[in-house]
Parts: sequence; C-alpha cells; structure tokens
Amino acid sequence: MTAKKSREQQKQETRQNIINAAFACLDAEKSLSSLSLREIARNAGIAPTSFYRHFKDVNDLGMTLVDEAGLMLRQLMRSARRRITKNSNAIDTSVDTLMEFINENKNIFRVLLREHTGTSAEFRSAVQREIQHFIKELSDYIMHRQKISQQLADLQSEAMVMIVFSAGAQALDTQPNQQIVIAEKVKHQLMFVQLGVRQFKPK
Amino acid sequence: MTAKKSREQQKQETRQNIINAAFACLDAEKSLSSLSLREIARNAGIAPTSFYRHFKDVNDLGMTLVDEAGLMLRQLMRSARRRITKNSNAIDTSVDTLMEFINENKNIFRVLLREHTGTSAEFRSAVQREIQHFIKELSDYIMHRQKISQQLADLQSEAMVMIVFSAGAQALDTQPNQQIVIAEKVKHQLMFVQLGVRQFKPK
DNA sequence: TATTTCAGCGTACAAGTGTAAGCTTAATGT
DNA sequence: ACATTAAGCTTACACTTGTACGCTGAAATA
Repeated sequence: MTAKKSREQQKQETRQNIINAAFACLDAEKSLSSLSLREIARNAGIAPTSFYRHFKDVNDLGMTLVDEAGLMLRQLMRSARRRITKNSNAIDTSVDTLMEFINENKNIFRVLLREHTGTSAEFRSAVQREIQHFIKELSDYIMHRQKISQQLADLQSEAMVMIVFSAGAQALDTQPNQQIVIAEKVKHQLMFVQLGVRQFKPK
Repeated sequence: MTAKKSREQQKQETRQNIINAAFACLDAEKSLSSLSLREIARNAGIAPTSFYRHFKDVNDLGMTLVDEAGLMLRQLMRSARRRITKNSNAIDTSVDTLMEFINENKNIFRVLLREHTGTSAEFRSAVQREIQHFIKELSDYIMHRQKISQQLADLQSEAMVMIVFSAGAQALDTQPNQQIVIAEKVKHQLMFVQLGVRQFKPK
C-alpha cells in the first residue's frame, strides 16, 4: 500500500515529475527553448498553470536541469577514476565510461551539448561552468599523475575534454557498432595530446 | 538611376534578401528551429506567404544557409593556406584567420555551431558533412606537409578541428581582449596534437 | 497586340502558446 | 475544532504561428 504523503513530500514528488518529464521531452528534436511549458505539464500529468507552483518559468526549470546534468557528469568522473587506479589505462577507461554514460543517458548528455551552443546566454554560461568543473577535475588528476605544471595540465585537460565531447556529439547520432569506431578514434586522439604535452615540456 | 529589372533578376534579388534577413535574425538568441517564417518575411520586407515562392519551408531555407556557411568556411581555408606558404607558422596563421572570420561573421559561424547539435537531424548531418569537408581538406594538407599516413593525418586533422571549433564557440561569447587569450591557448593545444602525432609515429 | 505566367499580396482560420484570476480541497497550524 | 495555507484545477484571453485560397499587375511569350 502507498503511505499517506505529507504536503511537502507530495510537492517534492511533483517537482521531480516535472524534471523527469522535461528530460524525457528533451530528445533528439527538442531543446529547452523549443520546449513549451504546456508540453512539460502534459507529460508531467499536471495542469499548465500548476507548473508555476514549482518553477518561475521554463528558464528556471532549465537551469535546474543543467545543474543536475552537470552533477551527474561529475559523479561519473569520480566513478571512472575509481575504476582506473588499478593497472588499467586511464584514457581507455575514461572514454569507455563516458561512452557508456552517453548511451544510457542520451538526453542528459544532449542537454549539455545542445545548450552549450544554444539560444540562451544563461544556459550557455551555465553549461560552460559545468564543463569547466569537469575540466578542472581532470586537470588536477593529470597534474598529479603526470607531474606537469598546472598551466600545462589545464591546457591538456581542456583539449581532451573538447575532443571527447565532440566525439560524444557524434556518438549520439550513431549506431552502437559505429560507436566503437568512434571510441577507438578518440582514444588515439587523446593519446596524441598526452604525448604532445610530454614532448612539449619533457620532464 | 536604377536599371529596370527582369523578372528573374528581381526574383533572385528577393531570394537573396530572404537569405540575408535569415542570417541577420540568427543571432545569439535565435536558432533555425526557433526562427519563424513570419519573422524572416518581416525582416526581408515581404508578405509571409510570399516566402513560399522561394523556399518550400524554413527547413529548405535552413539547408541553403548551412550550405552557404560551409562554402564560406572552405573558401576561408584556401585563403589561409595561401597566406601560409611563405615562412609563417601554419598553426598560428590558421587560427588567426579563423578567429578573424568568426568575429566578422559571427552569425554564419553560429549557424554551423548551433545546428551541429541542434534539434533537426537533417541540419545536424548537413553541418557534419560540411565539417567533414573542412577536416578532409586540412588532412590532405597535413599529410602532404608532414609526410604521415592518411589515417594518422585524418585523426590529427579531426582532433585539431574539434579543438578549434570549441574555441570558436567560446570566442563567440567573449570580449575581443579575452579572445586573444583563447587564440593563444588553442595554438598551444594544436601544437600538442601535432607533436603527439609526430611522437606517435616517428618519421 | 493579345495571352499566359507568376512574384507578391491580403484575408482567413485552426492550432498552439504564456499566463492572469479565481475556485476547490486537503494538509497544516492554532 | 476551527482557521489558514497552498498545490492543483478550470476557464479565459490575447498572441503568434503555418499555410490555404484567391486576387492583382506587370513581365514574358505568342
């Protein structure tokens, strides 16, 4: 049986329904700016005007979605790093982890990719911030692992993230068998960057 | 005085007006999918329904815009390569040329960036095609210049283009003084890739 | 000169949008 | 026990959208 819900519990539940409905709507052919409040409400099973009880407007919801997506990505990184510390290749493990994430959370990754170059300056800078976090964490890891300067690690990290995200964008529109090809390609390209940095400032 | 125009001339002129109006509309906060036919018509100085005399729908116009934007980018590459062959650094010249282009044709570059991850699969693959052309031409140049295998040149070229485009995206939302920093950053990152490839397959 | 063609226009309509105003009803506070 | 609060609903309104239909007038063709 379903427990009786307090008012606050119920509200949080509805709020989460809205968020889930929005992520579900944000597929290959819907962006935050082309997503209507009514459409979200319909999918969340509430009346259009009830939306306002939870968010100021679609922009407000959008910021929440971006934050949530960014958070998931950072959590992913941590799990990937945990998988690495054995004797496995860091690049391979990271790429495989991210590719897996993208496939299992297509719409979440899509939000970040799409709004990164989207029509809302607010969303763009929010995504940019999330990506910077992503880069920063990788940079710290690289700096510690490869014993290079922070400046160099930042450059390497950013280059790598840009390459990986671009590959992710490709993967979103690609069948799983082709995705393996993309993953291999990316691993080589990341290797180039790593080797290049080592060469650039030897020891 | 204005010369009398033939019907065909007049039609082409109006068509071009529509294209120009559309590019003008596609600023920081308008994408092809959020751009309405009526808005374009308004800006082109024609009645909404007159639009149909020139394009089947906004999608049709969009494909034309993507093609045109891609063409400009390829022409740019050729001019950049012409500037290189002296004794200047290939990377520096290419980056500077592209950055210049982006600043002088913000909306044109924006269309490519935005529709690359946009909500229309048709646009996405059209932009992807244009980028592939871009990559291919750079790859040929690299292969010839650095005497490496085509496979390696393709990988290097793609990595470089992804890095440069990402930087371009950043530059679009950045003041000119900060753009110089971005340009310097990109040049280093491209150098990493170049050095890495050389290292990966020495000679 | 008479006929045909067709770019551009005005009108009209159905569908979808954001959101204001006010009601209902059940959980909460006193 | 009663009063208050607030999530969710229905209704309503002013807009914007794409596009079907039919007209006009001038250029092209015969």
